[in-house]
Amino acid sequence: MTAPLQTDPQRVGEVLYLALRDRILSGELKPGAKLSVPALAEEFGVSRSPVRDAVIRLVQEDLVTETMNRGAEVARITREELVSLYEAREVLEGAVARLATEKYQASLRRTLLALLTEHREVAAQQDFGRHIELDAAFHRAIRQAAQSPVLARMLDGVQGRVLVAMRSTSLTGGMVQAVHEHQAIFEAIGSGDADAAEEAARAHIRRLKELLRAAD
Amino acid sequence: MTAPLQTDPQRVGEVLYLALRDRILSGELKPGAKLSVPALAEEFGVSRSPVRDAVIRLVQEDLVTETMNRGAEVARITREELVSLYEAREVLEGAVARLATEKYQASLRRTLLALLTEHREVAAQQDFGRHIELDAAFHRAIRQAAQSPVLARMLDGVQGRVLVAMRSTSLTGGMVQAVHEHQAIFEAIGSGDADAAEEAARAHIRRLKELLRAAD
DNA sequence: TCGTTCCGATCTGCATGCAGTGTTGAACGC
DNA sequence: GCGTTCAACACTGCATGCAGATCGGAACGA
Repeated sequence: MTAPLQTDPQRVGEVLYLALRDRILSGELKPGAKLSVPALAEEFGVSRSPVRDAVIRLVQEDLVTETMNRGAEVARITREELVSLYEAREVLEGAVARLATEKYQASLRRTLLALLTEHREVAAQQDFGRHIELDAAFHRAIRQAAQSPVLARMLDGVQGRVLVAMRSTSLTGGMVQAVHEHQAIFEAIGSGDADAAEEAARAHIRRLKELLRAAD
Repeated sequence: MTAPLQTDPQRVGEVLYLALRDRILSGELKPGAKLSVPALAEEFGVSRSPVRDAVIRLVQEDLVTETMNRGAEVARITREELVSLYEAREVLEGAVARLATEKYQASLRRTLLALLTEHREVAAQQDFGRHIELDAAFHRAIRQAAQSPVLARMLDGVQGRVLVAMRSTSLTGGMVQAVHEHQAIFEAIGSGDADAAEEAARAHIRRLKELLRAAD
């Protein structure tokens, strides 16, 4: 779902980490699902050690929660925490939009333009699954252009947990409006106005946050 | 150094994680120092398993870096990455200042006032060590008042890595000016103006970031 | 029917075994 | 003296052993 970002996984533990992470983000493992280390070890045909390593990493990432002597399960993210995640996402997306504006290159313009064009059609056709993908791709393109590994990693983490939370709390934020807001972000970045780009990105996330707040 | 934030550590692996993290943040383990799992296991009188667990968690936190078949060492944080950390810190401190303003309570006012009073004296006496502590305490008080576990955890992570980076790159940002900027943040929060509080906090971190950029 | 008790299966968390790999430093040739 | 070779050592990464804890469910009694 999200980019690997890790070094090539020659370690079994790393492969398992990526595999389990993907299962969680894709919804194959839903919030509350138990992660049995022996069962996973047998399924993947490895010993318990690398499985344990992978689980620890997921716990440290807050995608999985652990209780003493009671094993691990996919994190159950509350509505309250989801809002808190969006508070973080608002400022982080604002920051990468600013940086992308300052480091603006023509390739970013082409990428965003292509995404927007397709997104407009998809929104008109009410293709929700493709909308999710294009929305993620749009934001990913901007945070890659920002060239800030620190911010990119944080946003990856936030995005992952948001995806998990959305498994419990489905919420459609209005595809057409999302496209309009993306258009505004695109124009602000293209105009070179970093302040405007930051504010446009923040406003976009802020609206989604308020939607979450309202839907209780 | 920073608050535990974890559940009570009844697991050996958790104790080791906290112990190693403290050694890194306190500077006892400097950037580039090797973390030998067998050696640490013997030192703490435990087996290699919980040590391995602790190291994995530190790697996932980017406090430690690992190379295939070559062990782990305390992360060497580059100047470039330090600037990137401050880019993140700028917007995150802004966000918690805003939230602290919106959730403002009298206890926060008392806490910040006490810290500022002592900080003024300490700055006048050029007590650098105490300055560092008071600076951290000031920001910690605000982020606790913001009541956002997500933002607090991110800032903890950023702060930890900044501390590690500072072991290589000592940089005094001007104690008296820091106190002045803290005063401005305090007043903005007290006035209930969330916009002003966010901007004051951002300006404070932004100045430190520019200092880092300049010192190359 | 419903609640309690107890036992077995299963899992967690730590300890340990082991093959493959990287490192180091001494012996050697030039 | 200086670079090369190679062998012993040390460590990583995965596999496995094991004690204690937890969970589930059958047997039992009210």
